Amino acid sequence: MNNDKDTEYLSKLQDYYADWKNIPSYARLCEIFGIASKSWVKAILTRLEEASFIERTPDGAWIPTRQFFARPLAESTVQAGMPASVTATQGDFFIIDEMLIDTPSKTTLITVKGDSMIDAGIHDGDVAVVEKRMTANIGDIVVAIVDDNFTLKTLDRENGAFILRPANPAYPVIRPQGTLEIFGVLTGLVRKYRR
Amino acid sequence: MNNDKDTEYLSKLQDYYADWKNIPSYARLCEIFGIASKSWVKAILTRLEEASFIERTPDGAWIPTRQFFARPLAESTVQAGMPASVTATQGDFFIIDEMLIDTPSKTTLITVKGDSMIDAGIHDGDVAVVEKRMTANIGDIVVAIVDDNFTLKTLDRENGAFILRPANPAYPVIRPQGTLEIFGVLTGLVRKYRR
DNA sequence: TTGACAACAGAACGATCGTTCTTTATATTA
DNA sequence: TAATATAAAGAACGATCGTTCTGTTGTCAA
Repeated sequence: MNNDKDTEYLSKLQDYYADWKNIPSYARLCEIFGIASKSWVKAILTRLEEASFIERTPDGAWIPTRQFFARPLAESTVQAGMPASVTATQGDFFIIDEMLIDTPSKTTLITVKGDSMIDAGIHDGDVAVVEKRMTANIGDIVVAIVDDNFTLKTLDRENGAFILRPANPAYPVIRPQGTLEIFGVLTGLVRKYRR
Repeated sequence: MNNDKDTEYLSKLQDYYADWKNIPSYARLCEIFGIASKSWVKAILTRLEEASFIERTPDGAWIPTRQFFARPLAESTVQAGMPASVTATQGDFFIIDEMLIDTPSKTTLITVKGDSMIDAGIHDGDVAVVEKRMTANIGDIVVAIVDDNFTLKTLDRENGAFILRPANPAYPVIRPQGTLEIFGVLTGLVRKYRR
């Protein structure tokens, strides 16, 4: 997309999307773009697709790509040597949620209690993003159910048996008798600093 | 929406939406829900609308609401005899972005490089949620600009002058000559575990 | 001045969409 | 056992959708 007009059309589409979280029909886009022909709208969207601002679902529906939400460089007041950063603005989605949550229906947030995983950088009060499932791999940090409590530990193996290893020398390794009940696997961590 | 089935349909819709950012046609939703009749799909969506999980654009297209994206937040201590369905029971619903970001226009996400703050539980590769401003309080973790580089350190004072204290004994305290340029204050931290 | 191309407009069409209405199967309650 | 709700299935239909193809208009270079 090398074109001024297309940039303008993209802006209009972005504005509409910010309001409605949805790319409407060609007929509606005619109004939005101030154009009278659907075929030309299609040509525009095809160009935006080639420029990777939008794409299609297998059903043919238009959806935005990551680029669709990216801000132009001019807007970020940054000096030289700025590391890769993103501005969290309204128009975009819930980008952190999107980053941490792959399967919403299986994902739960659990507040961490205690400091048994402190050496893994997991503090008291942190919020763990947990994907619910019953199996995990050695080395995963898992939420297990021990004595009717949730506990967050690293899953390990010792003499053929599963054990739960804390990341704090002050806590003991947990060696469950019988089966180990796994609630889910840690896929993300969130911490809020008081202000 | 007081209904188990509808909760299941909502989950499937949320998972589809997480993949495609789009609510598809009734015909497609038949497949997703495992249902054969469009009219029943409409009935389901209408109930989800009454429960404020989705709504309609003026054109009649279905779009998600804020509630659609909220995740359950559970406390770590849970009662006895929990089945795997657990968390739906009690507790609030949260959107991670809203939890961490108060002022979107002033908030930036920066990926952390290095381990100079490891004792504060901030690891290499973590994403820092930074609120841009030029002033901070003693004890805040700040993003400062030192020698044209961004650095994340704790702001402290020594003999009346500001210093930047790492949370790792292997790194030196930074004592800026002249003014200290502060880019922003750390308000949140996000970590993603690879799967 | 002509020819080529870009930027649209407009019509035509079959496919698909959402809606409504009717029917059926199962579960629950009286 | 009968009545009623719930959870769907299915057909029928007009509206709308995306697509394709053909025109039209303006611009600019040769």
